[in-house]
Amino acid sequence: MNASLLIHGPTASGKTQLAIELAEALNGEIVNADSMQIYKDLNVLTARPSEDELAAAPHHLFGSIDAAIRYSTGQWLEDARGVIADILRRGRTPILVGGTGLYFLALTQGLSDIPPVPEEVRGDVRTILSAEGANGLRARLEAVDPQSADRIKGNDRQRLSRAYEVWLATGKTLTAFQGARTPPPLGPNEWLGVALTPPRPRLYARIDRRFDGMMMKGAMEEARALVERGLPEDLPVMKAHGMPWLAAFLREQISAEDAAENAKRDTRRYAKRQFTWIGRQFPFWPRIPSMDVQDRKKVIFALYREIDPG
RNA sequence: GCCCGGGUAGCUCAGGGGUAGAGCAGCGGAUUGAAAAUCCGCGUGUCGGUGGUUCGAUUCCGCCCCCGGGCA
Repeated sequence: MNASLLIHGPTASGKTQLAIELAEALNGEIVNADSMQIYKDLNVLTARPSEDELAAAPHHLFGSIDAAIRYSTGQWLEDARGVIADILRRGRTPILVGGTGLYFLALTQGLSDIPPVPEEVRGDVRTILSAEGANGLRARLEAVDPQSADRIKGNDRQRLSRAYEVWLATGKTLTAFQGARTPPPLGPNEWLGVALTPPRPRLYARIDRRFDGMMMKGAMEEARALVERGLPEDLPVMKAHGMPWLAAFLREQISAEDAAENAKRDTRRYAKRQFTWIGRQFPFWPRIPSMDVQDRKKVIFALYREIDPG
């Protein structure tokens, strides 16, 4: 069985092209590990592979989900598990590429086995949150799952909500569920993880330039089409970098210049968080600082051959 | 060349004889089904340079440099 190759890198670090090069070199197929490129509606704004790039190697889980869906890590893990199994069955190499650290974590370490929370329960918790605020929700959680309440810091509404939802939906605490994990799709010796770590100033310059390019390639039209669907603003896809600001521009609440600046800033901050994730969650993944695609390919190919001589 | 104004954090600027502060940018961290999300934390500085006055100068004074504006 071929080892899987996992490539994590910050946004705008050139993962798409690198993955194609490696797919050719390793008889591979590319699997998306990016929480936004999974959605159909934003092609330009999420920097999804172009038609030509998609044709250059088999790609999976790109642009397959409608914007109205609330996709999740658990769903991705299930989808990725199936896709990886198919690729291996064909005797080829799964190459997982993306910037979503949590997905790689789930892939290599598994996820707790928690039943899906019904939409009504989530709605109930949203109601509690808007009526009682983060502190009210925290007090309720404190009463049923003090360990989660203690672990979740500050006004982290998202995690407070999640913990309380799980308790309401199952009668068991999130803490109890998280005591165990399902076996990960990839076993300890079945994969190689590498992290792209380009110099930050160069990456930031690329982020800024790339956004300008997105605007020229029709990002605004994509955003307009999405806004015109009138979807709830708290859908994941509505939080894609740039999307909230382009929407604000379309509602004439902000200038085009400010929208672009804010979008770039959000993306830079995200890249910073990705570096933190790589540094802390994946300390043993080899770092690839080069920005040159051929250098990267050579280094990663050699590393891969060490664990899977082919 | 002369006359004003200004040189303080990456940027825009405030302050003022006891080694300095605000916004933005930035940096560090957390991360178990929203993760491009969500949250926690941090001023990062030859106060243009150099002499002088002073117990003490970024602050006052002299000279020099630089940037605006004005007059020539």
